[in-house]
Amino acid sequence: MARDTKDILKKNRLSVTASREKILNLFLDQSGALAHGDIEKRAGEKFDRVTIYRTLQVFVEKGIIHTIPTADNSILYALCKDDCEEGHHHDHHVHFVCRQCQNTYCLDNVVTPDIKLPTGYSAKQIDVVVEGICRQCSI
Amino acid sequence: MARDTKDILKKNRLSVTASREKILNLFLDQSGALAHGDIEKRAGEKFDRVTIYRTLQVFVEKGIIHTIPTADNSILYALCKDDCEEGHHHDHHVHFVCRQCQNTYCLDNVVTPDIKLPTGYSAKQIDVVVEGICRQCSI
DNA sequence: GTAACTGCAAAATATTTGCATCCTT
DNA sequence: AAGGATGCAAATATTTTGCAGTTAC
Repeated sequence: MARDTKDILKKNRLSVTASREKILNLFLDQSGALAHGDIEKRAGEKFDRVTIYRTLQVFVEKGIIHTIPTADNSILYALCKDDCEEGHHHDHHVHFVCRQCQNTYCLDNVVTPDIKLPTGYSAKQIDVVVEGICRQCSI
Repeated sequence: MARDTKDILKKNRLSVTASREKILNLFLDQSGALAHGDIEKRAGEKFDRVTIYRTLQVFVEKGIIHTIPTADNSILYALCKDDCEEGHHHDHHVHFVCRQCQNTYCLDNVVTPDIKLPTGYSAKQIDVVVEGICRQCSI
């Protein structure tokens, strides 16, 4: 159970630094996805923009977080599940973008279906992004 | 059958101009997806970068083309099917990104499966992006 | 102490906007 | 002729890179 920031960082052979812990915490706190901009805002003017870029990049490389493709092409990042290893990202869950509140959720319990591809095509990764109205907003 | 650039443009109440015809032709010629950069290259130094931005924007608004979300977050555009109307884009097919040749294909015959969402969530649109090796590259 | 990380400055890219001119209808 | 489209210039925004100073191990 590496639910602690320090553990997660050590596990991935990364130095434990204040910035990394804070950014990682943002992800742990609320399991939704975050855009680069969100991190800047919520961190409270603390880091350099560059640090955020580099930190996110390292996290993605190590498989701690992954990027979510969105139709409007903002870059979103979200925590990976434990079965993601370095270089072998497996993203089996569905991402949900709410048109109302604009939040993005990882629906961990919704598994991506098998897609039947034409002969000759082989799939390494499947991303499913659903757009609609989330539970909060439909009340 | 509005397979002709002029028809498509007229149908959407757009002026028929050289730039629009050329850009539209790029999409018609090869039914793959194009990034902004691709268009600049293939157009042969013809247009202003700004014209491409504005043209693509108009095309998306009119529902002539749609954007494809990709994991590496480059912006891709592809032709819409006929059942897309202004403001009501329905994208029922799967997008395939080849890791080898980097091309993106619309697999029109592969239909996006129904996704069972948790209670409270309602889906308006589903995007499926498959990454892997395409037929050409796996030979 | 050494290697790695951060922050600042600056460069390289990418995107948006304003406006005068030209083209489509 | 009128309205829209284009191209140029310039303003913004975004991302990358280099390097010196700082921090983690």
